[in-house]
Amino acid sequence: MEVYFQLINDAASLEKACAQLESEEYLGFDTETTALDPFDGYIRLVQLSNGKDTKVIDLKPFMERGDLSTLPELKPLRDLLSAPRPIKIAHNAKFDAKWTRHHLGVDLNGIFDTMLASQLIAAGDQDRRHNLAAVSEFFLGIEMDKSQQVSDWSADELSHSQIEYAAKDAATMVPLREKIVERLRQDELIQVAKLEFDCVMPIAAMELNGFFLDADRWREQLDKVEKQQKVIGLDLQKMLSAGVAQASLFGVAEINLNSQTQVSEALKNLGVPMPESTRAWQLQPLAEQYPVVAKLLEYRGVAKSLTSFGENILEFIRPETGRIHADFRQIGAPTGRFSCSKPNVQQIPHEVEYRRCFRAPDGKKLIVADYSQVELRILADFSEDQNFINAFITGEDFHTSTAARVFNIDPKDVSADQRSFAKRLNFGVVYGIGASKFAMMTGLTEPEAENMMRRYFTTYRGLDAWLRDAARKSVIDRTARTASGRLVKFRFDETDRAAKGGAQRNGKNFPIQGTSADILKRALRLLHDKISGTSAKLVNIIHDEIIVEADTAEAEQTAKFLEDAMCDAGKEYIKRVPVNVDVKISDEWSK
DNA sequence: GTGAAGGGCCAC
DNA sequence: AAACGTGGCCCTTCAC
Repeated sequence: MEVYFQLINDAASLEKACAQLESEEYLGFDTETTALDPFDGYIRLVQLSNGKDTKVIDLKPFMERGDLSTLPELKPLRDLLSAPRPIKIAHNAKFDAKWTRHHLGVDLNGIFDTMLASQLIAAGDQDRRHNLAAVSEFFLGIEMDKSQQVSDWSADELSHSQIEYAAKDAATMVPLREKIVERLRQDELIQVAKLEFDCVMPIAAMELNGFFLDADRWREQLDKVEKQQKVIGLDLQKMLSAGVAQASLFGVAEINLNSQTQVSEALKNLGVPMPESTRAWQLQPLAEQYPVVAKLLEYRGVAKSLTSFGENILEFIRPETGRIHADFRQIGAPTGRFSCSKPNVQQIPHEVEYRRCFRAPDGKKLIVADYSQVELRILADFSEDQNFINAFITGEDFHTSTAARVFNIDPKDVSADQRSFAKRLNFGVVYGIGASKFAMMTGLTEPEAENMMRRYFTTYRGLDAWLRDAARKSVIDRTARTASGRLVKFRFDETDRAAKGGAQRNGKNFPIQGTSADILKRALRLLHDKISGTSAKLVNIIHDEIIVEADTAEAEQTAKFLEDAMCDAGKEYIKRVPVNVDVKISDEWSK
């Protein structure tokens, strides 16, 4: 593909180029940077293209004149990028949005993200790749040469081939969008695509903001756990080698306590009737009779804390900010849920000792808000089950209310045990639980479990009907959708009963979990707009929870913004059931 | 040495 | 045989 491009490196031609481009409806947009993280480098090139004509803007000469976020000569570019029109088409726009915000000081607005669109169209097909080369190949049949992607963008003089490569990427965006939009329309994904695109900027901002972790507190906590581990590990070692020693020629056997194989072997030698796996829930029943098993479980607990949540996480604190800047994948799961890594701040243990290490810096507060039982409310809304809906409308404790109906007693007579059964049932149905699993979980016999589930579904007939229909659709149409229209396609062999069962459970779970993700994403956009220009910063999200940091003086106001954003987003998708958000202003991340 | 696979376990 | 959904991280084991 031949590309016409123009290299721009002075103020006059930049102004002219921007004036020319601002009347376009769509612009391909890309940046070339000297590093992967905005804290580690600078933007060398900004490319903007209408498909025929591509401007490659070299920022190096501008950098020598001052701060790019205030430099008057760059105002036309900043205005173009922050304006809602033209639409900027980018592949993985979060990347460019972070650099733009950090170095040019403006939000990127009017985003069309070809990577997110490609993920939506793939509808859960995990085999599909979504890098630019793969997406261009899939939608345009064009093979892209990405060999220059990692070239040296800090050189004084960029080579012709470097500039041409940069121009090509931006130019490709325009025809790529056209093909993708066609597919989005066909698959009725326009609404969810807009939802996703609008969420890019809030996430870019969140990653730049980072989440403050009090390193000293964290180390104190680790010290405690390390001491525990030493004692427990020594005890466990002794208890286990008692069995091995008899079988060992040397009398002393060092067992790797982290090896399932070695630990299993040792336990067998001690005469413990070993289940198929050494998973906690399988070992739990043996713990009472065999102290060594109890000790193993205790050891596993502390070991997990130290490896997954130990010293490693401190290495993610950036010296520039003193904060953790994790990597969020916006469509981390087919359901639309986020995933998070480096580090995964969505899986910090719930215990106060861990959570309290994530705190507001001095002079600030954390505002922590989560949806109350949002998945069950979504299920109630979808199923239109009046009993289910009423339980939420009356505002009484939901699990108690379920227990009262299932056991046919007065709510005030519900025992703790009965409430616990109801709770596990309420959560189980969201995942498409079966009677055998429910029996195993609760310790009921299978007929008892079946009986209880029958009573549950007799109480909530509409719910039963909806779940059956969802399972039916998943094997007839082989698709499912969320409230925003997010799509998943199920691929399975008709003869593969396990896969078919999997699709049926997914057919029930996907719309619920996925709609919850839709709501959160909508809330993030509403929040981003409300808090813009205030001290409030989005710092973490955990599926149904949003954490914002703000100046103490603005905490109350921020709490209101956050609650409103979350409730309003919920009401857009849930019509028949009230949406409830718990908000807390706090010095620490603990509920 | 590196990487994949499997087991295990943390979050919602 | 599998048996309730979505992820990421750490460990061991094993193949190259």
